[in-house]
Amino acid sequence: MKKSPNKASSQAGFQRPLTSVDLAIFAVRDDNLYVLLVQRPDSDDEPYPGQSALPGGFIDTDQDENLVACASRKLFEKTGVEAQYLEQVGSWGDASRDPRGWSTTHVYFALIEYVHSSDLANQSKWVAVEQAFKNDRMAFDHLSLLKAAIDRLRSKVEYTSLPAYLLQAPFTLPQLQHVYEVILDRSLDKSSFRTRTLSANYLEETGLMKVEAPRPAMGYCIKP
Amino acid sequence: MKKSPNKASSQAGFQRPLTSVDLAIFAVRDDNLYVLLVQRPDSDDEPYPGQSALPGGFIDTDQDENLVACASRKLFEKTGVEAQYLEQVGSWGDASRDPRGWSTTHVYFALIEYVHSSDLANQSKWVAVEQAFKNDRMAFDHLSLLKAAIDRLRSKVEYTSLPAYLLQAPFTLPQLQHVYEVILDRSLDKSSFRTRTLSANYLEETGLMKVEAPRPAMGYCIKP
DNA sequence: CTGGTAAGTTGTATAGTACAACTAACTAGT
DNA sequence: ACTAGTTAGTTGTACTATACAACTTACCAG
Repeated sequence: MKKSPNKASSQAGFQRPLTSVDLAIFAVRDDNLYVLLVQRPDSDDEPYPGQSALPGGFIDTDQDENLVACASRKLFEKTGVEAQYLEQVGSWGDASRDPRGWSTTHVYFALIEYVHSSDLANQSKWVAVEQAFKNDRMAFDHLSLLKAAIDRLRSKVEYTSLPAYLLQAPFTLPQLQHVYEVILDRSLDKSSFRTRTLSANYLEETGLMKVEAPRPAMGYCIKP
Repeated sequence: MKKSPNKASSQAGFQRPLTSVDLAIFAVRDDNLYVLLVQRPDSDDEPYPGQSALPGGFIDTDQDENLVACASRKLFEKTGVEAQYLEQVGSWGDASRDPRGWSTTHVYFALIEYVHSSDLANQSKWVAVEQAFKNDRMAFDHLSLLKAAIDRLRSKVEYTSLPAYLLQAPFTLPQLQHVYEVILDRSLDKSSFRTRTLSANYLEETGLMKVEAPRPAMGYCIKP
């Protein structure tokens, strides 16, 4: 990499690193937690051609007012929806993660309702999280970024209402519990889950619902 | 700011943002939680001349292998010590936080044993956290970065062994409890604190200590 | 020897939750 | 219409962690 700085690339005499935003977009369908991955372009000019990667890319300082706006924009470009929930996981940066030079990335995780594959942008697809780790090859350091995002998701799910953002309202408590179980990859006690969730007091009843079950269940939505 | 990109400043056609690392360095002495602040240079060429700021600055891609290394280096330059504990708080970035252009910063918080003021670098000083918020004017968006760092510190202190990194070993349980109380700014129950801390099993006895108290107390250090 | 102070312990009440068994509301098959 | 099966939702018991308060222990100073 060229070291001599010029006016446009320098910051008080230092070279500016490459700066990108990457996204771990999650959705739940049936019994799986899915993450959205893109396939990198198959060109020799690009690093990691053809490999899986988290959606993301360089910040556009002309277009993006701030980091979250950049993340929202990229999310919308890939999925056509706005994030129900968007939170920063952290940032990574070193000299070698991108062959093009010293680079930093700001990682966000997003929770959205499942979007049908045919509505996704080109080169984008849902991959079961379990599968993503089994394949275990991703461009750049994206495998460890994904791991960090999932760790954050799981640890926050333990004590928050996050999974409600993955469901379309109205939903039932058993449906919500199922989402928790898919994310945490373990079964939860029904009675404890109900008391804990209801006493947290962030849900509002919307009336009985007919679901794919013998007995109708109470529907809920997130309180405004 | 100039918008037309040239080769050295562009990333696939985009302008690169300014990139810095900022630090919230904490220490406890007596009954106060202190944070290290620097005074910005008093020159018209620099933004926010003379104001208080978190220590930090632009990344040096020639010298810093990665973000943490950059943070450690800046910490050592200001205090002359290595961090007992160093963790990322997150990153911030937008078009207007720095008058010199679209800029991002990666924020770390550090816990160290108190360093005497005379051993600090020039322009650096300890400020009681309470005071910092009372003065309520800091350069850039550093006041909100500091707020985020303190929030992170407090929330992690609730359920971890972090404050042990602020004390020189060996220390006593009442001393450790005092540090918790200073950080959380509330008093804790002695008996609960002892059972919780000891059953967490991260401390090792080092023998009875004579402290400034009538009765000697057991000394502890962090288990290796 | 005695009173004061801080270290450390003990006991009781309470809140949250894991585990297991229960009742309630519906569907579908005979 | 009745019955078996399935899922929604409740109830009860045991256990764990902690808040609160009272206690004992070890030392110092007058």
